[in-house]
Amino acid sequence: MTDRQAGSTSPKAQHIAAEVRRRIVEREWRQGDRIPDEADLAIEFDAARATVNKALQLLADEGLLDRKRRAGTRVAIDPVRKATFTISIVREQVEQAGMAYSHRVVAQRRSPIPADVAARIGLPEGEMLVHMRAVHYGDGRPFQLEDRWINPRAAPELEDADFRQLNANEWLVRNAPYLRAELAFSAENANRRDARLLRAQPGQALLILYRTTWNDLGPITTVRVAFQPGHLVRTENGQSRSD
Amino acid sequence: MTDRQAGSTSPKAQHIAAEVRRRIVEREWRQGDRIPDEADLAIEFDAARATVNKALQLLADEGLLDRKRRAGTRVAIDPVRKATFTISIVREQVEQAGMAYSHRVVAQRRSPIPADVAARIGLPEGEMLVHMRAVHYGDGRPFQLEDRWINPRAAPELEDADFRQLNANEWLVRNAPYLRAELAFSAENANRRDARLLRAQPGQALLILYRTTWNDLGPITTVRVAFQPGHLVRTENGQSRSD
DNA sequence: CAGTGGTCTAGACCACGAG
DNA sequence: TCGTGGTCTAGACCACTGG
Repeated sequence: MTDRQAGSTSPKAQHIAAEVRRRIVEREWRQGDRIPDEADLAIEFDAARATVNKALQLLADEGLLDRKRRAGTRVAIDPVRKATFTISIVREQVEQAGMAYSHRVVAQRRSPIPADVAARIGLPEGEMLVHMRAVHYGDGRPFQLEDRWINPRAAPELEDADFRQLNANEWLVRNAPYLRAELAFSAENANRRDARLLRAQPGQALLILYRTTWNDLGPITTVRVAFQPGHLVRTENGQSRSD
Repeated sequence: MTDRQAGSTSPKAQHIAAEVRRRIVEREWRQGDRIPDEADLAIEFDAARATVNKALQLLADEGLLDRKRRAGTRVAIDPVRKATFTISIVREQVEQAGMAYSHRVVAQRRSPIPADVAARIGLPEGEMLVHMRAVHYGDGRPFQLEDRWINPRAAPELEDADFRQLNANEWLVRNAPYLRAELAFSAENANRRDARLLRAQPGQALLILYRTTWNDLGPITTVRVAFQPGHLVRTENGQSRSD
């Protein structure tokens, strides 16, 4: 008795989530409707309540369900869905596209930060940080341009690193784990320097990514990444992958 | 050692996750290191293994840990972190910015799809879909411009809707839940129409978002959203929990 | 006040894959 | 082969909040 396990690899929670998702998408359960509580669903699916809970939390994280104690679980009125994209290492992006990676450091020196960078990173204007610019290439063609400020106080081992040799992106990822990150996408017309380094035309629209990271010592780094003209940053969501 | 236990409303899994995160960020456990297995951590934190499992899965989802059966759990070598942003309703974005929302439908008609749209949505070129363009305003100033194609076959109740009255964005969100979505960010120089409708200059860099959604009947809608010049799309990730 | 979700536990079996 | 994570279960207590 109680050997439910259908022998096959059946993540029961996934199954329940998929079924609930189906009922929502096929409008069996409509926006705003209250759905059966965990105990009832546990009976229907012959599962423990914890398993049902896991499934429903998954859907709530996706934004499909609204759950409240006492009030029960309802199909979200405005399914505010979340999209995720992964921040990977530039080199990997390039190599995954089947191109040969290379990079070149254009400048590296200590320098006082200007006002706009100060605002982004949350340090006073004029603070001395390490400033560097680098271009990343795929098959010799410019792929992206990074303009980065690094805070040595939050990355103590920084002194040892020579970014003319090493990829700053990679060094930071490997040596300065962060607790919090902020990202923002924008579009800017290429200025003269962008255009020169990316071999683009001044004025061309560039996708810009600003990223700032913090650990418990403060801000680690802030970077403006300019992608080559026409570059797409893709994200995917909907079906959650984890399991 | 085991005097954690606040006795209050302290989600134990969160506490464990935070502590493991701390050890990683402070480089007590370094990239590539194997960390104690779930059973050991359960003892250390005086918790059930399921609770430890939950905490570690959370960190693995964040990209901070790599977990493999038999091989154990290691601190990720390349912490491929994930960033999330929420897809909310335009009206809500505008209103949250403290502006008065309005919108205007510029065009709506059935029309055969051109090649680029066909590619995005995965339907044959020339297929007849509903095409519409609308501008969304905040305090009377253009906020974003949408150019949308809707597939009536995947949104059966579409016939009833008149998007000249109703906000298509909102109608779709409420009436056509999707199973899968694809998003992509790009930058484009404003063309004449973009410029006119957004009251911008031709050639100005615009942040563009392409979004396509599917349900079990096929593609529902694909849209190109052009944001007003200078618009930022922000995302946040990293630590999001308590403290 | 009481129903509902939030969370934890102790135990169990299983699947995967490194050694 | 067998240690490790993946998942489930049955039961329990608690926190929140709607009625």
